[in-house]
Parts: sequence; structure tokens; C-alpha cells
Amino acid sequence: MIWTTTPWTIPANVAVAVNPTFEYSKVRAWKDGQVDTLIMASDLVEPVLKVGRYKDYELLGTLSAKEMQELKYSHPLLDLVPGQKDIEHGVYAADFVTAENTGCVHIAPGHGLEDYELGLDHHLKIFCPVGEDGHYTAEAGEKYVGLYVKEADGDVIADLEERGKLVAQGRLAHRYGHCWRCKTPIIFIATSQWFLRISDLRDKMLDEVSRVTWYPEWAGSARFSDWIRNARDWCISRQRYWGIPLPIWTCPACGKIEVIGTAEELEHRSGQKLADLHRPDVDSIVLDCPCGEKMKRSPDVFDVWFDSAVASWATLRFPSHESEFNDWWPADFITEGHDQTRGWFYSQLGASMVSFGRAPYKSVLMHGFTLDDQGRKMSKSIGNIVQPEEVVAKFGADILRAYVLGANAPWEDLHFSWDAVENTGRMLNIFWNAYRFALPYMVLDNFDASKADLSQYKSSLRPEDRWILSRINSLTEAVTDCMEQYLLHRIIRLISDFILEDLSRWYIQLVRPRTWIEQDDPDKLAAYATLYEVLVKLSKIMAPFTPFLSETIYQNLVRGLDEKALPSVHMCDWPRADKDWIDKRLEASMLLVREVSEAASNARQKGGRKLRWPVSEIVIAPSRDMVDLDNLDSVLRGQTNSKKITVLSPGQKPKMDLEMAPVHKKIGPVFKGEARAVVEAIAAADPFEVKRMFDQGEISQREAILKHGGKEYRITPEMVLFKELPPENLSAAEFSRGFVYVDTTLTPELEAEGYAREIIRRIQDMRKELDLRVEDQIRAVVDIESKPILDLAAQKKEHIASEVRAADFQLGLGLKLQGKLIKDWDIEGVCVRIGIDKAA
RNA sequence: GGGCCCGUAGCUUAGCCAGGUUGAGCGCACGGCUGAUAACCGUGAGGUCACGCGUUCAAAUCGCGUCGGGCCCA
Repeated sequence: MIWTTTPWTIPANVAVAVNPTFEYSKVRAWKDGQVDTLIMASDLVEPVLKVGRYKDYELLGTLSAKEMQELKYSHPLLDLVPGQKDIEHGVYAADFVTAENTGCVHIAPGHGLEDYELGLDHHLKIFCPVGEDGHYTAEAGEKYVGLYVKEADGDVIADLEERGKLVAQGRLAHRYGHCWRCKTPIIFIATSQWFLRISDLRDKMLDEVSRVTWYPEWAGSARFSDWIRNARDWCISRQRYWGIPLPIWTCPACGKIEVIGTAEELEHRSGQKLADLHRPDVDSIVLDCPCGEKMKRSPDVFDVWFDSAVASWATLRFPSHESEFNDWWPADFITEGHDQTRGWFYSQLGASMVSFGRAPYKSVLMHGFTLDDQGRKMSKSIGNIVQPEEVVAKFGADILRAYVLGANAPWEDLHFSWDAVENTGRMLNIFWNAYRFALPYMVLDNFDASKADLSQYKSSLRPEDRWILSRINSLTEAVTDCMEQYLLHRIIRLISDFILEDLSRWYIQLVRPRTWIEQDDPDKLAAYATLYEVLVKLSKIMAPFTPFLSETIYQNLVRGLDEKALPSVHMCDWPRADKDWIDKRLEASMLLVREVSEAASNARQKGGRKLRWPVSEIVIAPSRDMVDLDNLDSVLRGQTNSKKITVLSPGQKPKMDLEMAPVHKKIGPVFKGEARAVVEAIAAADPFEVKRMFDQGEISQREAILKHGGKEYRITPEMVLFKELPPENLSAAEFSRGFVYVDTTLTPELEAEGYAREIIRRIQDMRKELDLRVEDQIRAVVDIESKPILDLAAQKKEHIASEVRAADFQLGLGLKLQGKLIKDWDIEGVCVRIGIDKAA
């Protein structure tokens, strides 16, 4: 008993396969007055008979797989298929037979690879009564000839039933190959084809694969090697019209085969001039066979994979040109998607092994696919396709490129996310702003090539300048390292971290005040030169990832200053890390300063003191290790807006407030009726004084004497609980090495500065609103309705006027406001009215 | 059915090769800064590292199995 999902192949059945390890049973079974004798795998008797709707059965005996192989049978449609008459039908062992269905598999070597190979092993007839058009041939008999096979299933089933050979039929869903283009089902038929005997090269190919560097490693060692181990001979012929014609001529009389190597050879051999080597011209060329007959070309064309297989040397014009081949082949690097394991990676290797006995590439990066944000394949029917052009139109090519390279490891599938693209855009926009930041100042100061040379400012560099120069060179080193390992995603992250953390959020904030210095001060020029050096190096590092952005910056910063510079950033050498600038200790110190600065912001927030208001002191209290600010004190003072930084020794703390609470459980039993009074005495006492008394006594008799309500009480240490609290003026926050305390005590001087900054900030905002240029002078009137606040602000009048570039500046109470723009502001609950105008 | 890869916060992900406190961005809530301004910063909430079993003093990480997704093969 056999089972199949393709009844149309039954006319081509020549054998049955059984598993050599199974036991088979012969049974007699009954249904509706019908009695059948059936053979199937013993383990499957019950389910099979149930499907066949048999009511009952008896076991007639068992057969081993070996005994099964001695059986012969006659074809169920013998009377309909004349081609079957000469075939002897037998049973054969095959490992691929599983304990499913009946455990006996229908074998048609003309309609499937496994069946074909079994047929070859046992010298079975490769019977294929189906033509290339998918219709039965005359060999299938008068009943079937001309029928399209996929429409013949019903006829075959009916014919089996008519002859009492059908046990059961039904419908089930299963996977079946279809043409990806026209969607018609694939018909398997045995045909004559041309093959490259690649299977002989398997071991040598595996050797070569292990010599290639794969990214990731498993792409070669696991996936590709596994594919090669199972590689079959390569069928290189296709029955198509378009394509490269096979240059094979055969003689129908004597069977001689001739393969032509070049167009010249073919012209010489055929005696014809050839205009076109493609079909149909080439089909008409016949060659003289030594046997006297005419040789004809095999009508096939090459498998297109054969074209791509020779790409590595075809692009070098080998074999007609040898020198380029000798210089460049094999390729250093190729990259393709993971579907190309069986495609390009393989076809190139195969062709190259046959031609040169070695792999045509030294390294291969196998990349992933772009899927939708849920990890599903993009497809028209789901409607989740994102076109690259759409991303380019919305965000630009650089953003798309940087996103794709940075989103995940190259060999992993990318889950496309619009949000993530936007985020990449935001990062690059910050870089763009960082680049643009210094430009107006540089233009104002006539920055030119003579000022761009960093070496002349070495003595004027501040610690923060040395720090960012160290960072950009460390970055260059790290990026180069990742580049060599093809870890492209890490590079984007390194660059992104540098742009956001080091350049934008830190260095530019530090350098800002220096750009406002009016004269050609070395301090300012050193900052420009540093920034210039960083931006130029960064544009070179980023060139492979953001080619357009990098080029724009290069053209302006480099070519703009020096016409003799290389015409494009993409022609520059890859930047080398300048190790002399790298100072890891300074980098670590700056990291610490940033941590302290963040902790200080945190503490300010808790203490309700915003950054515009200066504080008198910040205290760093490390818990274990010494903290060394490494000459970065001024940076820290500036960024935390504090007057003084104090670093304590490890373990030391600022002076704390002490809180003392009574322990009733200990006081009660000792003082009994007086306990209440003792608790009051404790509440009234000074905790520092009590602690001092305890600390003075011997360990065995430590006590404190409290005077309260005209009485004295002697209490012992266990009767109170001390708790250290930062005093009200100190606000604390934790950082990695301990605590940072911010002293939020206000003094008139600090308040004056705070109000001054509040006023400056608002005038700057109004300048912006009037769209004034940085260098424009203004006239300003500031009316403050509170006398005490006015007095504070008045102390800083000159400072305010210079910061906002006011040529004419009035500050007072009850002033008449004038100017193009007048606004009312609320500063800490006080109404401040400001009027400004561009100075004449 | 087989081989290989992937699964970590609502979303996108780092860490996994070489075991030692899961780290970021987006979004959300609150606060702050600002002559880079159609930006930016801080704080907070948010995690059974798909699930199960094992190895180990210790597992997101190593091993086995299950489930879900991707590629290839049958």
C-alpha cells in the first residue's frame, strides 16, 4: 500500500521503497462486504485501516524489510499505460522512508530527485511519460496522452478506484513549489542536462572555505561549510532563450562533443563570420564532424549563476588581459546577503575551483536583510514595504546610510524603524550645528589657514583643549580598530557618542565664552584651532558613513582655506591617530569632572537652586579613593557655576547637622515616672553637646548630664539615637566615587550675579526675537519694580551692558520704556520690563 | 523534516565569542539650560534578559530542549 500527494506521477511508478529497519504486516481487512489483503508498516496498521474505513482485520503475518524486498507487484494502471508493460516492479530499501502514512513509498524516478537517485542505484528504468510542456506523452497511453498533468489527478484517482486499487482519498494542505513569477505549480520531470562535476571538489572546497576570513565567523565555518558538504553537481544548463548560449556542439551520429572557447575559434571552426554570439544567430551554426556528419549546438543557455560565478575575473577582462588579473585577483573582500550562501558565494567558489583550484575572495561579509519593524519580511501583500528612495526623500542619503550601518550588526537582520531613522537624523543635525557653531565667529575673526595650524598654539591650549584633542585621537584609534574587524555598527555608536557627549554637550559648552573674546587673543585662537582640528579629523573619520556631510565640511574647512588641498575628502588618506595627543589620564579625569558636574546639577535640583544662580562652594566627598581633578578645577567651576571647589580626603564629610531622638524603650525602665521629663530634656538639648559629653567619658561609664526644668538627668548613649543630616544650606547627590554637596547659601554678591544673568538671558532672547546679528550693538532700558532687587542688579550694570552689547544701557525704577521691542518678564516673582532697540 | 542565525524596558537596541551589580536612545512624568535655537540638558518611573531543564560558588552570557521570527535546503 502506498500514499502520494501527486497522483499524476502514478503512471510513472516503477518501484516501492521501504525503510530497511521497519517491520511490515500483511493483513486481511473488511469493509462493506469487501475483503482486501494489504501490506504496510506494522506500526501503522491501525491508523491506515481507519483512514480506509475498514471495519475489522486479521493479521496474516509479518515481513521483515528484507522479505519485503523480495516482493514483486504489478502496476495498478498496467492496462492504461503501455510504457509500464516492459517494467518489472519491485521493492527497494531507502533510508528516507519514514514511519508516516503507510511506511511504503511510491517511487517514480522520472519525477523527483530522491526517486531518481534510488533508480540509478538499482538500475531502474527512468520512466517519464511527461513532456517539457507538462503534458503526458504517448508513453502514458491513449487515455492520458495530451492531458496537463496537474489536471490529471482526478482521472488517475478515478481510474484507480475503477480497478479497485484505491483505499482512500482526501484533501490536505501541504507545501508545494510554485514558479515565483507566474505562480504555476512546478512539475518535476527527468531531463538531460549539462553538469559541472563539483562534487569531486568538495574536500578541496572545504579547505579553501576555511582559508577565507568570514564575517561573522559562523557564516563560513557553519553555514557555508555545511552547504558545501551537501553540494551536488552543478547543473549549468537552462532551457531558455535569453542568456549566454552553451558553446557545446554535439554530433547526432557519432556522439562526439566539442566545446568552443572563443569567438575566433568558432569563426575559424565554422568558416563563418559572426555578428552576434547570442541566440538565434548562434543556433544556425553547424560544425563539420570528423565522422562526416554535421555537429549541432546544444540548444541550452547557461544558468545565470554561471555569469555571476565568473565575475571576479570577468570584470578584470581575464583571460584576454592578464596583467590586471595578476594584480588584483583574488578579491580582498566581497559582501552579499545571507541568501547568497547557495548563490554568489557558492557559484564564484565553484567556478574558481574548477578554473584555478582556489577561492576567488579572501574575505566575505555576509549581511542581513531589512525587515519591517516587527521583524517580518517586507511584502506587497502585507503593505509593509519601505522604499529607500522614500527614506532619502524624507531624511537624506547620509541619514539612511548612517542609520543602516549603525542600527545593528551587519550580519543581523535589520528591523526598519522610522523612529530610529529620525533619531539618527537628530544626532547628525547636532553634529551639523556643532560645525556651524564656530563659523560665524571664525568669519568675524578672519580665520584663515595661518590660524588653523594647531602647532603654534601649544602653549595657549587649555586642559579642555588637550582633552578633546585626546578624545578625537582616541576615537580615531577605536574607529580604525573596529573598521579592521568590520564592526561597522560599533563605529557609528562611537562616533555618535563623541558627537553628542564629548563635542556637543561638553566641549562646545566649555569653549563658548572664549569665542566672545573681542581681540585676537591666543586663548580664543587656540580654541578655534582646536575645534578646527577636531572637525576636520571627524569629517575624515565620518566620510565612509556620511559621505555628503563630510564632503561639505571638508570643502568649507579644508578646501576653503587651502586651494591646493586634495579636491575631495574621499581622496584623503584614512586619518591616523596621533598618539602624542592621547592622554588617557586626562580623559579619565574629565569623565570624573562630568560626573561631579551632573551630580551637582542633581543636588541643585533637590536644593531648588537653578544653574543661573551661582553657588559659593561645591564639596566633593569621595568615599574611598582620592579624587584628583588634574587641573580641571576651572572647568568644573564654570560648568557648575560655583565660586569654589573643595575636595575632601576619602571618608571625610562636610560638617553635618546632628539630630537626636529619644529611645523610649531604654529610658522608661530607668526613669519610670520621670521618663516624660527626660524625653523633653533630650528634645531641648543640643545634640552636639550631648555627643561631646558621651565621647569624653570612658567606654564603661559614658554618660551625659541634661539639665531641664531645674533638674539634672544622667543619660547613657543607648537612650538616644543620633542621625547625621546635611545642614539645610547643603544639598547632596551621589556620584560613582562618593557624594557631591552644593552650598546653596545666598549672599548679596551671589544674588546680584543671579539677577544679572536672569536679565542678560532675557535681553539675549529679545535680541534673537529682533533677529539681530551677533556683532550688532543695542540700546536697552530695564525697569525693575522692586527697589532691593534693583539695587542688587545695579551692582552688575556694566557687566550686563557688555554681555548684551548695549551701547546705551539704563537700569532703574519707574523708567520710561522705549525701543522697537518691549516685553514684561517675571523674574523670581518680580516684574521686570525691558525695552531694546538696535543702536544707531 | 534538516542546517545556520535572532529573541534583553511600550518601541529600537548594547552587553553574549572570553560567566561576576543588564547599559543606552525613543516615548512618558517632573525640573533645568540656551547668541549651536525648527536645538539641548538633568532627574524619575519602566526589565521573570522568550520559556523550561542542566553545568557552575556564580548564567542575559556555556550546554540541552520547547516556542516565535529570518535565510537556505528537502
